[in-house]
Amino acid sequence: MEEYPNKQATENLDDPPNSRLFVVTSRSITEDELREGFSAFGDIQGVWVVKDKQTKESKGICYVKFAKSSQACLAMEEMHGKVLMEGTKPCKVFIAQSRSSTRHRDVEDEELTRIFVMIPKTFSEEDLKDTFKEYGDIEYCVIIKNKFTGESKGLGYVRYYKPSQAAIAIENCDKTYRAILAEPRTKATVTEDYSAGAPRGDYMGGGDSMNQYAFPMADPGNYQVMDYRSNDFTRCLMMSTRAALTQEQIFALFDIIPGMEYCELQRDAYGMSKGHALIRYSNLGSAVYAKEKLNGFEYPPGNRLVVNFVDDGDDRSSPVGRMAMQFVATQMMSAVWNGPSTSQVMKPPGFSPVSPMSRVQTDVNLPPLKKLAPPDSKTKERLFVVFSPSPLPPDVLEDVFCRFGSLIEVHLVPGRKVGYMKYADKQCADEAMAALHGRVVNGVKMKVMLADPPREESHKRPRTY
DNA sequence: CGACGGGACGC
DNA sequence: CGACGGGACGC
Repeated sequence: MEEYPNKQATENLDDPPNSRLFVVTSRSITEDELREGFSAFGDIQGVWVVKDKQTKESKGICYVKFAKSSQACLAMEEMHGKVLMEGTKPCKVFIAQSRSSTRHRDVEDEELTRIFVMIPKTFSEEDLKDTFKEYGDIEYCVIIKNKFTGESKGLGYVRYYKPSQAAIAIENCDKTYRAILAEPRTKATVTEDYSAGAPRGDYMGGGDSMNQYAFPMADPGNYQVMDYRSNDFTRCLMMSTRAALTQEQIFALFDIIPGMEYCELQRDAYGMSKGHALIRYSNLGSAVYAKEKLNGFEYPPGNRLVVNFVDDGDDRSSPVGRMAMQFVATQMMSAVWNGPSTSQVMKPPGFSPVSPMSRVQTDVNLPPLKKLAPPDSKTKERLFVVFSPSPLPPDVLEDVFCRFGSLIEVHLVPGRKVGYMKYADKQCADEAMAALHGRVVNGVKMKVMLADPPREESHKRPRTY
């Protein structure tokens, strides 16, 4: 069949676009070890470890070329923050800049998750979503319309949660849609700085005030008895993320597990936290539990957090100490997985690529799931919800807000941090509001209020039916 | 003869 | 802090 033209065409050039990874890892990692670590995600066309010209030693920088962008994106999403070889630092994984690019900035998920498509002018945003949801979870769809007449220009944007989903859509959707990655919106991109006005530096937590959350699983305090020699072993976790998270977001997330006494964002040279955060708990049990619950958790949705143990500092290079730490950690893990108090099995022993954390983590004692009201139910009450710092995904919201009964629909306002919950029964809505106002779900705080009546736009074009 | 290029967001 | 080698191109 088709022959690969030569090495230049397949490996050097970024063809197809965004199919090459830039990997920052330990200098001890070899080409074979990289190949081994990344081969599960697709067809590797080349691995190149950048070495010092004189000493021939690795500079800790590598490139991994895949046949497809979707493969590279998936590998990035799954491998960022992972420890490639026992005892080495977690790697960082980005889509490589194209070789012709002079820019020296990381390629952001922002640039990899939104596609631009050409669609029939008759398409509604619902149609657009229905067409492209088969390739991945969609954050939102927008159709470009004439500002005055409201008629579609036959162009649309689809934002996915993950780069791999956008890449799969581009690779696999019907060619008539002419799907390409959308250029990022120019100018004032809404990247609020939530750290404004916040105390700088270390967060010395440890107060009990925020630690009274109800948990569906075992109380981590149960493992406190096993916290022997805790000074010799780790209570410290390292969290890796590719999305820019703030100190406050990370703090709020890890503070869900009782016993957090320290949480420090390690900002990179550009001031964003694409690197790591260090979190310490007062006891080993809490640290094990936090790793168990938060490793693999998507926050914000689409951004998989990676949580690893890290030793307490002094003996970082000792293989013996590392082995011992690993051993204890493994024991603790199986205690968590197999222990008597763990009635509901979260996951089997071993490493699983699936998210180990249940979809909803909250300080609310939620009633069980309830069925949605039929879509054609009459709306008797709407709740207006404000999210901070960022909106929760619709499936999570449905999971949470349906539990008081009669929920018809979750509606998020695209591009805003607000949403509406439609209920067929007023009392159900009131109960949801009472239970959920001011509460935190997956690290996102919610204000839940009665919605103002919808504004009637009298001079809007009539419905099409 | 004979069939496909075009394409950008009220922050 | 973390950004780009080695190899050698048709009849």
